[in-house]
Amino acid sequence: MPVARRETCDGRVIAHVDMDCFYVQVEQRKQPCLRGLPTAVVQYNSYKGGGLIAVSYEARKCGVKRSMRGDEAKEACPQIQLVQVPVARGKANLNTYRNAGSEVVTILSRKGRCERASIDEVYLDLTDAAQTMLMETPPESMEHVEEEVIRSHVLGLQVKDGDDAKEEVRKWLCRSDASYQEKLLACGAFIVADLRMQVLKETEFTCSAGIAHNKMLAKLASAMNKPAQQTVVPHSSVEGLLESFPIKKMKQLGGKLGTSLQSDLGINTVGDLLQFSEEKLQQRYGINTGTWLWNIARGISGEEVEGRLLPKSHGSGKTFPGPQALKTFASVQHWLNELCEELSERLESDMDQNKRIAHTLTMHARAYKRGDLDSHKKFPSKSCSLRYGTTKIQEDALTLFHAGLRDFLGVFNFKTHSSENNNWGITALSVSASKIVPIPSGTHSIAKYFSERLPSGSSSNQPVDNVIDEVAPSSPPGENCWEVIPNELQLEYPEEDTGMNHSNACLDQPDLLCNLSEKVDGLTEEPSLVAPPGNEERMAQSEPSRDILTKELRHASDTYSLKAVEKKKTAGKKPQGSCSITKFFNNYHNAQSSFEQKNVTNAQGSHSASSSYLSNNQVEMPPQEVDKNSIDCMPQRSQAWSYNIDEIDPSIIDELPPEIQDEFRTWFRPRKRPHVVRRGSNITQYFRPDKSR
DNA sequence: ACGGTTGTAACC
DNA sequence: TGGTTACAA
Repeated sequence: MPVARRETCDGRVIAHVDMDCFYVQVEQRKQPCLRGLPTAVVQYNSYKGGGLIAVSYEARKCGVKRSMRGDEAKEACPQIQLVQVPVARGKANLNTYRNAGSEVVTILSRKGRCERASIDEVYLDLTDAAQTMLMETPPESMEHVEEEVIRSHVLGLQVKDGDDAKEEVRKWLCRSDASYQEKLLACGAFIVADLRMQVLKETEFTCSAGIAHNKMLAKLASAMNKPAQQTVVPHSSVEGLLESFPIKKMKQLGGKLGTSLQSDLGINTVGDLLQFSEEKLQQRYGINTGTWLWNIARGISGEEVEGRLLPKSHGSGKTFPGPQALKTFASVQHWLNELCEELSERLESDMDQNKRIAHTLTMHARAYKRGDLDSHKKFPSKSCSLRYGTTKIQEDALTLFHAGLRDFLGVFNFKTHSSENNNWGITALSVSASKIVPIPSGTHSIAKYFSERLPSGSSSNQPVDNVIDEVAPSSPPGENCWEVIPNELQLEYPEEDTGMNHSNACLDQPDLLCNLSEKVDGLTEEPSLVAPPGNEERMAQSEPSRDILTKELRHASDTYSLKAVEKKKTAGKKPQGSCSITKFFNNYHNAQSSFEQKNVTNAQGSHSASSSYLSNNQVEMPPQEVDKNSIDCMPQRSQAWSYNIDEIDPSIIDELPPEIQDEFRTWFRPRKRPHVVRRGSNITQYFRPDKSR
């Protein structure tokens, strides 16, 4: 019998809180008549009744499972109530659930450090709160204990047949002869029960929780008794618990690693892992994973609860399974625009509510090609620095798609004209924004500073221009250079079978394509725009004068945008098919070759032209050639220039007015700091209760 | 090629 | 870094 060589109990009090079938609860709060009924939330009703993404416990009793389709669920449980996920822009929209999740996080973060682990899960480090409680109001001194607390499950607690379970739990919680660690856990149980009651009272949502000495055990415990219950894992119960615990049910072991443990090591429970030495596990799974496995076999997990209440990224995506696969460029552009619109909306609201800005835009697609079963893995994701503004994000995402498509087609040596293309398509598209950092407090005054200067903006002796002038020339073409036009494309894209199922019938019309081509020509011919750090639209929000400018810019931009063009058209015309697509690509191609390059350079990029976005026949524009006066005009041609705040020479700060220098410095070194929420701070706006109920 | 969408993290 | 892959809910 192997002996644990390390202390398995670290004395912390950690809780994992898990909302019960959360999406269902959100819908039931919106429609209280659904409460108590077998209910499921379903998205996309068209195909076999849509896919279930949340199932109420009543429906689970009838055998309804998450993996089912709406039709199957009806079959298994004819009385089931199916509620559809809201749809916006032709895709599922999860905003109501996100907002509801935020309500919960706000409440749970009142005690101790709180980590938002997902839309409906939270970790809490309650160590301090438990210690304080133990000193001030220890359970053993209580004459009355709340019902919710004594409904706790305590692993390893013996309850004999004749016993009153709740009384046994009460006695365990209030034992005076318990170890210090167990007393702390008991306090944790009180605190969590209280938090759960607050959640229920303020949101009408129930949740389940696990209280243990580390995250892993807390997570494990929260799933053991659902719904609306909590489970305590005393240290003394850990060994027995893990001994028979199915390895595949452990977090991180539900996938390939867990399968490998089963088939390669013949392991089925966590306890089975104990027979393997740390070295052996490291040898097979690598140093980190090996040690991690050795530790979890012993109930050891040192992961800290991160104090983070907000998501680290935002994304918007959609799949186009089977016959819906996108087979034309126009349909890809349409859907990218929809996805970018949603993403942009969420970025704007994150900025408004949390004072954060995202720095990276990533586009990912999945594509298939007949005859290559692995092709769906080969479409690369591409990213660039993120410029705020819906139109810009749309433009940039499209450019990233081009870059990815070119790589993808390169993989297949794909040189045919796509009039012959029946054999590939795009089966998924997504755009996401990451590297989201707080705007340092006081930035407002920086925005104001810019706003006073940028609209008139042409005089070169102003600090903003100095920033740009100083920075841009000093930047060697870097790996953040991007903006690729797929110059090898000579494809036609025939219309796909389906896929554009709303309001995009005119995408392939010649005059639209003409417009788009003009846009491309313009892009290639114009010098690029130099944007201020961050972006002008964001700045505009806090300042009227900028706002006017922004509107003008947006308007100008929109005249080139797909949407604006679409609106001018009369509905009902049919797509013209591949002919117009060809025209578009020809124009695109010509534009590319007529002026060999059009790219974005992030100032001060430190690596030279090795960017994966750049092909060898693309030349990088020397930054010096940028006409700084272009800052005032033609924003729709502006996509070429933006720069990364991290890469600007900080010495330029000295040239700014003293009153904003300090603030500006924080732009250059965005500090990673735990996101602390205090009620009354502006962050709490993020957690505004859902008004829709 | 129907379990969709969204998010995190490790690894290279 | 960016990009890929895996995992989870």
